[in-house]
Amino acid sequence: MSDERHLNALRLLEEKPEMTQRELAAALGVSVGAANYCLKALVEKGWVKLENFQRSKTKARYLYVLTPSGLAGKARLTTAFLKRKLQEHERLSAEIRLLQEEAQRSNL
Amino acid sequence: MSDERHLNALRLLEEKPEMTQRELAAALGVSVGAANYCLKALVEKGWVKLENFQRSKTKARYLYVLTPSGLAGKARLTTAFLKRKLQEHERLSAEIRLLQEEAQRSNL
DNA sequence: ACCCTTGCGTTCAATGGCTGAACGCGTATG
DNA sequence: CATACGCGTTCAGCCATTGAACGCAAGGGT
Repeated sequence: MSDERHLNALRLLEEKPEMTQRELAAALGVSVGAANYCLKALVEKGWVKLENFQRSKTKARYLYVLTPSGLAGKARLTTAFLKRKLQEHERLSAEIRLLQEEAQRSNL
Repeated sequence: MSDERHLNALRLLEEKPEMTQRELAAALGVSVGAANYCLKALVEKGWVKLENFQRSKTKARYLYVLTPSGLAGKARLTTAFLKRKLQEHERLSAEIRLLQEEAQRSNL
C-alpha cells in the first residue's frame, strides 16, 4: 500500500531528478522525514541512484536518478495500480450511490 | 482519515447491533484488536452505547446501540464523505487516464 | 455432575509509518 | 569575513494496527 507513495515518487523524480527532498515532500503531501524515508527505501531497492550534483564532492545536493530496474519497477507498479484503480473506481461509484441513498433517507 | 472506519462501523452496527466484535472486524477488514479500538473510541464519543444481553439466546454479550448523537454523527459523516468521495472519484478518473498514458508510453 | 470446546471481550508487546523539530554542513549573499 | 539560507539527515514521540495471548461464561457430550 505504501507502494503508491513509491510510484508517485518515481513519477516525480523521473520527470525532475534535480528535485529537492523538500520539494518532493511537498509534492507528495508529506513531511520531509517521510520523503527521506521513502527515498531511502527506493535507493535500497536499487531503483534510485544518488548522483552528485553541483560540482563539489560533498553531499550537499543530489540528483535522484532512476536506475534501469527502477524504470522497470515503475512500469510494473504502474500497471498494477492501473488495475487496482479501475477496481477502486468501480467500488467508489457503488459507494457513492449508497451514501446518496443514505443521506436522503436521513433527510439531508 | 480514520473517520471512514468509524462511519463504516456505525453503518454496520445500526443495521445489526447484535454484531460481534469479530464479525465487525471481519466486515471492516481489520483485526479484532482494531475493531475493539474503534469501538472504544465510538463509545467514548458517546456515539455508541453498550447494552448487555442478559440470558439472551444468542451468544453475544453486548448490543452495540447507536445513541441519538451517534445517529447525528453518522449523518454528518455521511454527507462529509459523500462530498469527499465525489471529489476522489473525479481525481481517480484523471489518475487513471494518466496511468493509461504512462503505461502506453512504456509499451506495456 | 464433570470436563472441554467454543465464542466472547479485553489486553499488550511489537511493528511501521509519520510528524515536527532539531542538527551539521556547505554555499550564496552582504 | 560573517551569517543567513538551503540541503540532507536524524530522532523522539505518536498513533493505528496486528497477532497472540488471556480470563470468562455458556453449552454439549460422555
